[in-house]
Amino acid sequence: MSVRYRHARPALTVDCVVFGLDQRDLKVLLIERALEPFAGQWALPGGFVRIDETVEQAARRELQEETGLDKVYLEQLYTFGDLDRDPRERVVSVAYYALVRLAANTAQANTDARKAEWFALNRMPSLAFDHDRIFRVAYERLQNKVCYQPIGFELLPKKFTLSQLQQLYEIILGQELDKRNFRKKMLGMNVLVETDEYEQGVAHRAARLYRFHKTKYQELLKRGFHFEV
Amino acid sequence: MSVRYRHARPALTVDCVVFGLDQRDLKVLLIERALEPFAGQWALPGGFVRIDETVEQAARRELQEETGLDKVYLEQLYTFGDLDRDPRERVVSVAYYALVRLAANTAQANTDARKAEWFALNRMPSLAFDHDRIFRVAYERLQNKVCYQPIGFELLPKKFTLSQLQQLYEIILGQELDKRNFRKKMLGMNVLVETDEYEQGVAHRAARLYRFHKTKYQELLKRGFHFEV
DNA sequence: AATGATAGTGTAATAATTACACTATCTAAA
DNA sequence: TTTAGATAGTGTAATTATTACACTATCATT
Repeated sequence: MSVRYRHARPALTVDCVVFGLDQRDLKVLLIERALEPFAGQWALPGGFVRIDETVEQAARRELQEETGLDKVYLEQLYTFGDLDRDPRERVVSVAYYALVRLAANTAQANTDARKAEWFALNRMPSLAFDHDRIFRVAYERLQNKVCYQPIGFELLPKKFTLSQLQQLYEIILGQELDKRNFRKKMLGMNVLVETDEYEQGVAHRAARLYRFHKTKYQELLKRGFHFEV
Repeated sequence: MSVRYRHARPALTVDCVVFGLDQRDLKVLLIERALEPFAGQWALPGGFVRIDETVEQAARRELQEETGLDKVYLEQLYTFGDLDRDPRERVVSVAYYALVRLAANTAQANTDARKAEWFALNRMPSLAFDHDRIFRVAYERLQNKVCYQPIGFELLPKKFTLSQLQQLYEIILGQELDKRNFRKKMLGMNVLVETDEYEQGVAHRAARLYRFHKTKYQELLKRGFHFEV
């Protein structure tokens, strides 16, 4: 049950930077390593690409196995191919980033045998391997991406208020936005549909719930869109 | 001289989409395959990642070996990890795209043993493996990229006229641009420096030559920039 | 009934983008 | 030497997008 090759081959792995929105915090899902190297340290979920699965399948499988997450928004980030990434042997890793609706998924994440935990971005421990670097690249990409593709929706519940959406942008971009201008711009993009529902159980005027319109969203992607920060 | 692994590993390769500007045509550099599979067909330059080189080093080495190109602008594009990319075995490929000053490099490209040839984008043959797809992704990326990072300079000679620059944008984007607005925008970005030289040997008023200013270019990258199309 | 909290709304000033046409300068040919 | 042909180089007015900014509405709780 082993394989021979003419030349040495790098091991091929995937690593996932999973972002989730928890109330007012953007968080990242980390796994505590059980084994050496870096035993006891936190790392990004990930693992080896099997010979009979695509690289994206590998990323989804590892996410499912290590964190219980399923059917998340997943996008390839970058491939990290330096020589000394893993002390044991040469490992090339294809990194992905994922956006999940944290409220709906958080329970599952901790039922798994391995210890998985959500960390707020400013409370993250230092990570195993070169995962700090991978995380930074992912966060930069996310900040960039929300400015020209409205993927932020993937982090919110299906129905959300405009204030929630604005908060999300403020958290991701790390800056305050003007309420009226934000609404004007978002509604003008024509991807939001107002429902006739309102938020529940708040001690103030209830905000209208919106959802995002898949078809119009596809059109927007083709047209392109730019959200100035 | 062979290696054993516990589990089968995908082979890891790099492929490069090399863009060059030839007068008024955007071209891509292709290699004619000598061996099966796809012997005689055209393919992107590329090859295996060795165990003692980074993935980017592998891309640069293959470019050098197969096309003679050296010190080009090179950027990682995407990693293609489907199962059936190569009929012989499982191969995962990290694709890069390169921008070169064609005039300065075209000679070298053909001195190599293997047959390398520049093809205008609309005269390209169908390619081996999934290289058509890789090419399409690269071209889309290039079209996107020139709109928010002025990487187009990498395709022009060190000193160029504003008309050459405009033509380049028109070719890449596939649409005509207004001369006055283009100049206003480009000069307003503050990355061009006018030299006191003029183009030579043209049968009309000679245009002033410009070059691009590295430091200001770095600033621009940080600030961000958006070139509407 | 009053308080506290957030929802929801419009306008004027400024900046960016667009559309558009003529004169200047050079070479080559007559 | 004159003319024709080719491209360089320049400005403005109209339109559109972006910004800055403050008050009233509604609901739950006390």
